[in-house]
Parts: sequence; structure tokens; C-alpha cells
Amino acid sequence: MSDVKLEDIVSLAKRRGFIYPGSDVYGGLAGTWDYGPLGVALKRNIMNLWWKMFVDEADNMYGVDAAILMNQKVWQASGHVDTFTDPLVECSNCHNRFRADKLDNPDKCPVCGKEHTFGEPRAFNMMFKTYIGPVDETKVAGGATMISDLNTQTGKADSRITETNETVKYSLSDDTSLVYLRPETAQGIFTNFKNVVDSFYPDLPFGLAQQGKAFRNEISPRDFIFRSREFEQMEIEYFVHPDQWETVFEDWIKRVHLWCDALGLPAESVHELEVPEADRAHYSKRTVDFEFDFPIGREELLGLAYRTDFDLMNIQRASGKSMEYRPKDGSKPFVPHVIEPSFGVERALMAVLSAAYKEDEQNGEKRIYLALPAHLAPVKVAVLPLVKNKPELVAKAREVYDMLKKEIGNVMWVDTGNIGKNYRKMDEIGTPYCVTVDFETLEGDTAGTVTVRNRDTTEQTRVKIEDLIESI
RNA sequence: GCGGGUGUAGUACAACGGUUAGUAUGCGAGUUUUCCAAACUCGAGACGGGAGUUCGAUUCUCCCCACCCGCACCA
Repeated sequence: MSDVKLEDIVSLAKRRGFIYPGSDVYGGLAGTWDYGPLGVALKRNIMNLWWKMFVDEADNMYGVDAAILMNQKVWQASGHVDTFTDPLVECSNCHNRFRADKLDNPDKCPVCGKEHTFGEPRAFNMMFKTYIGPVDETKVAGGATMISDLNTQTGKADSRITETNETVKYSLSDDTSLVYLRPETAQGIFTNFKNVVDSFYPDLPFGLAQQGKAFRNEISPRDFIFRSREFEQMEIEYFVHPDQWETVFEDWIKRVHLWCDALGLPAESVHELEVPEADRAHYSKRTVDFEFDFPIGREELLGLAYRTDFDLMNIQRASGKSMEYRPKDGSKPFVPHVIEPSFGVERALMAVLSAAYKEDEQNGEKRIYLALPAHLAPVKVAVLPLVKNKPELVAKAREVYDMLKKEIGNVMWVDTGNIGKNYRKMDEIGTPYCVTVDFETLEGDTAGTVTVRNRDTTEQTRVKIEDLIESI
């Protein structure tokens, strides 16, 4: 358990422009979070680092980017539709849940035997729905409530309008169909397996990587960005010969640890959890969860699962198309098996913030700083004039700023308040280096030098302007 | 979804059935300032929404909305 309090991180995130509650001006929307200037920079740095490590610098790894809206058949084949569209009622006495349409006596609980303990039936489906095609709006006008269900026979959305207590049945236009926002990005990779193999001919083993949004209608999103209704995943499906999976799995465990190191997460805060069979998805023969000591406790940071050929076989069955891979050496074709490392962007971000959040004392006052790895920091260098009412000093600082901005990019100009205040401000957003232009920069033996302040130690060193880039 | 709690400025708090809703901090501008949240001046900024009671509601009542905490859920 981390000794950082989540509320401190939430407060800092909002105060300094990292992360805000979604739809904040209207009172919020549970389960959604918006990213401000610094948050988006940090998040992108994390995502770019991931892409660099797992795609650009890795062998046999390629990217894909599938659409968020996908054919319903994807979710029927994957099992998401069947498992999660049932109308369920819950017994208020024993809390068991039942299919409302399968009960012999709709007023009596078959487990505890109590009567009239059921609430309204609810569809326990975590997928968000929307429509493709025209919906006849005149039919739903007048404040009526439209309830739509998936008709798995026709693949169309059957809808009915409820007005007062009457139910009116009607059909949507023929080219209207219900679609889901993807609840995971993985299926977007599996559905493109055949396309990639046919058009790109990668050698097996190879991996397909994807980053993108996924949506789950969580009953109760909690714990800041840890569990939200809209979130971003970074997933890899690594395709292997079935005989290879065990060694490849072990290899991926090592690669995941390298990733955690690159995020600056202390090794002692990252834990492998061998998921026992009873808790694994039915298709998985091995799953290792990587947990992190978050402020909310030890929770899952990312998962590594051996999914066998479950997904490709489902697609093969549902689409009628072969998912076999034909080795170039002419050996026997086979449907590859899959190792899936699955990363949550927000969880990585929350882990990074938790690990980086530090407090210490400066002159008897509390100092808060984010000890972010320099390659993740939203602002890498800040340039500050020591005082702002000496034009020649400000002009020189501006010169240094322009030079660094051109070379490094994420450089910030800071000249409000006084120098100490600005250092504290930069500490809070995790800027690793502050470059200060002072009077010694302008004249004497020290002309052409500036001070570089280290965020973590607050120590300063004096360096020549031309050596600045190498020293940070 | 159930139970409980809470909604006043970016944040943390205050007050009040009745003039212009106050304080701190933060924020912006300026003066000043030769290295770690100094000082001074000025400025912007809030009663979640809707009904009701009342001469009058930010305050009381009800409804809605949102958030928080527990439980449950988490393929």
C-alpha cells in the first residue's frame, strides 16, 4: 500500500491542469474524466513510450487501429452479447439473480422461496449501445421513452415505445441496426488478423498492437481514473505456434517488467499474481495479473493472458473464413495461439502519478513535487528570469527559452510571482529542470552561464548556455 | 441498483428567512524583489437545477441532478 493519499493526487491533478472531472461545468458525469494541458501531455508521453518500446523497437510487432464501431457479429462471436443482454431480476431477500424470462413463477424466488421480492428486470449489459441508420423520430416524439433491444435473429433493433402504461410495438427502418461501442480493443485486432496476414505476410511469431478507447457501462465507476466508463487501452495480441506459448509467455513477463521500470514504478510496488484457474476466463490457460500498490490498495495495473486459439476459432466459426496461418516453409497450416498483454492507459497514468507524488520540507514548509521520469514529464524544462523588471535580463532569458524550445519542444516560460514560487509551481507539475537566467548570466566571468535547478534535490549548478542541452 | 452522506469562488471554509453573501489561499494585472510560495495596490471569481411555503428563500419543505462513502457488479 502506498502512503500517498488518492485525494491529494486528485486535488493536484485538478489544481494544476492534469485531469478534471468530465462535464465539470454541468456538475459532472460519473465515470468520465477530461484531460487538461499537462494531463494530455503526460498521457501521450506514456502512450508514445509504449508504442516505442513494443512496436518501433521490437521485432515482429506491428500496429493496427480498428474502428470503435464494429459489426454486431463481432460481439456475438466473442460472447459479449449473449452473456450480457439478459434481463435479470434480483431477489431483495437472498440477492440471487435470475433471468426474468426463465422464471416459472415470476413472483417467487426459486432459491429462498420468498414471494414478491423481485425488483424491476434490468438488462445487465455493460456495453453502450447506439444506432446506425435512420431512426424515425416522429414515432418517438412527445416525451415517450424508447426502449430498444437487440433481436439476435434479425440482427436488427426492435424497439417499442412506452407511453403511460401502454406498450406500442413498432419497427425501425430496415437499414437501422443496433451497434455497440467496443467494450475492449482486443477484438479489433482479432478481426483484422486475416487482413494483416493476407496483405502483409508477417513471420510468425508476430504481434499486433493497438491503442484506443473502449467503453463499459460500469454500474459504479470508482477511484478516480482507475475504473471509468470510457477508458483507453493498449493491447497486444501476440500470435504464436501452440507449442511455443509457454516460453513466449515467460518472455512477456520480462518485457512487462521492463515497461514498469520505464514508467518509473519501483520494482517493490509491482507484484505478479498468478491467477488461479477458478478466477480465470474459461478460455485462458494461464493468466498473470500485474498489480501495483496504488493509494487505493494493491490493484491490477495490467494483465497478461494466454488466450489459446479461442478468439480466432470463434471468428472462424462465425465468419466461415479460415484463420489458419500458412508457414512459409511449407509446414502444416494451423490456427495460431495468442498471448495477450493488456495495458490500461489510465491505470498506468495513475500508477505513475502515485509513484511520483512526493512531499518534503523546505525551510519549514511543505513542498509537493512529482518525481516524474524526465522522459514522461509534461514539461521537461522551465526557463525563468530571476526577476522580471529588468528588461535586459528578461530578454536574455527569452533568448535561452527560444533556443531550448526549438531543440526540446516541451519547454515552458515562467515569469509570474517570484522565483521561489515558480520553483514550487514547477515542482508540482513535475518539471525536472528549471533554468534560471540571473545577473551573472549577463556580465563578469560568469557571463553566458545560467543555473540549472534539479527538481528532486533542489540543488543548482551553473552551466554555460551552449552546454545546456547536454546537461539536461 | 440499494443504503447513507454532501452540494456556497479553482481549493478549503464561514454566515444569514431581509442592504452589496464573508475569510484564507490560489488566480490575473501592477509596484517591488539579485534564488526557493516575502510585501503592497488593484482586479476577476460562488449559493447545482426546478417547484412549493413566504411580503421576501442561498437558508425551510418536496422533486430532480450531480458528486462522495459503503454494499453489490467488474465478461
